[in-house]
Amino acid sequence: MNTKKSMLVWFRNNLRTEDNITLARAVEQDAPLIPLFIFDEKRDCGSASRLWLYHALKSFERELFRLGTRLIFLKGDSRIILARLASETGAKALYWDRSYEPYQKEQDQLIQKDLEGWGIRCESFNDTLLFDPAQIRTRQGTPFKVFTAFWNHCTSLPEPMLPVRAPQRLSGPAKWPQSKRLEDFGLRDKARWSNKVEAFWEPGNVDVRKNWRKFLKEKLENYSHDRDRPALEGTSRLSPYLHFGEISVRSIWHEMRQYMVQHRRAGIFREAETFLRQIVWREFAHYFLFHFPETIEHPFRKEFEKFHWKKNSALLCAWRKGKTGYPIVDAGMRELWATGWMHNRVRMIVASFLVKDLLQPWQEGAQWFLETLVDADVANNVFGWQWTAGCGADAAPYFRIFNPILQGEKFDSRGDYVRRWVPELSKLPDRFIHKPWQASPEILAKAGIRLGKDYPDPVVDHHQARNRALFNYARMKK
DNA sequence: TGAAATGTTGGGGCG
DNA sequence: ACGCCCCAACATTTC
Repeated sequence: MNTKKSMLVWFRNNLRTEDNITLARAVEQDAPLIPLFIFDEKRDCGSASRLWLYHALKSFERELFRLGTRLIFLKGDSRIILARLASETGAKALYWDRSYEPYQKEQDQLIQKDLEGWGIRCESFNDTLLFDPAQIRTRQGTPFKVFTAFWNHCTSLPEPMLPVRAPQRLSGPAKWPQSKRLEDFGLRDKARWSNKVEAFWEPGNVDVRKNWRKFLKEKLENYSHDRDRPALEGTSRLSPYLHFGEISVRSIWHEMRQYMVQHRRAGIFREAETFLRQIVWREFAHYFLFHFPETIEHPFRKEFEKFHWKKNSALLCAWRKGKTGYPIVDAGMRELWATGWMHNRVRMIVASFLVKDLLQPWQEGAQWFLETLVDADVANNVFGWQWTAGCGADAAPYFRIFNPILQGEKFDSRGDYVRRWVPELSKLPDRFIHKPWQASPEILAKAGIRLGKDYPDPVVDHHQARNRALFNYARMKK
């Protein structure tokens, strides 16, 4: 055991040993390392995400154990915990992965001030984004507000840092500080989520990189088409692993680049770029929240503060439960409730439906997503909802309203997705699968459906709802 | 990564 | 053969 002064390495959204800059830099200091995780209830996440965190931590702890060390679990206010830990261990430095979320940014500054006041060196590293958001500006020095401009800028920059290898071995201090058990965090309390999520996912899968390579090999060549078909597994499904940093976005970026070079087949370049654009949308969302932290609650376009929403808890409830009477919407909401995840195309459809057809505030939808998604991420979530609501940066214009029937027919033409998640409609012929109310009584009877009983009547008429939304929009502008 | 409304064109039925 | 109407198909504009 080492008797040199130790260092604290605080992990947050970089729960991996591969391409972990924070950890790599700490290792270079040649001091005993105390890896730690703090469960801060003030910065709690939703239930589905909490379950994911449990597994991510569990496997990260195992990874560290294999490298000959431990992961210390602590619970409480990060600032208080770190102050106590610093004095208890006599550590000479604290390293951590930077967070770009509003609450954590402030908290981190306070922590740094505290510790540096006691002569403890503090350093933070970017382990979650391709580029440091503070460094990226337009020529005028303002933050980018348009995705395409942001994308062009990012792709003209020098490539993101190359991934770094996992350390071979980590040495710990002579005396370890007290640690809680992971189980003490109560992350897994809600059994309903653990059963459901564990049936559909492999949370804490240390081999997620294998899934990623499989995606490259099998899914990439049809990505731009298949990613929009919710009945298929056309997407990478990496989002939950990206959120807690079980996989590094830099690794993904570079492996995709490499793949593009190795497979110069026609079309692959386009597919790869479509995928990388998705990665950069994520980047843009985080970037945007960093520069406009108030958008976490408030619409980016100020005029939307006075938009006339029509709060209605019954409608909100029908939406959450997947009982709106619009099959594609209900399928999405039920997939979410059953698995803790929803296909991205369907996220846009259900979000548009809540905000435009039901006139519920986007914040309500955002809250539900945060609670139920295994990949719940404040930056992506807020950005996506404001985009749909038309009040965000580079957002869809408000009058761009999705038609749930047409979207269903376009992206789930044979109704496979609807039938999977709304089984009561499974016997309905294809041509009515997205609009059961148009089927004749005989057809409904044959399919064993009593509308209003086995499956709800539509909670609103889309045509009317669209006009109402446009009217409210016009009123807001006046 | 929208959809509906409105405009235009051209072929075919029909008196 | 001609003019008229209808309407599908496509394009453009509007919300």
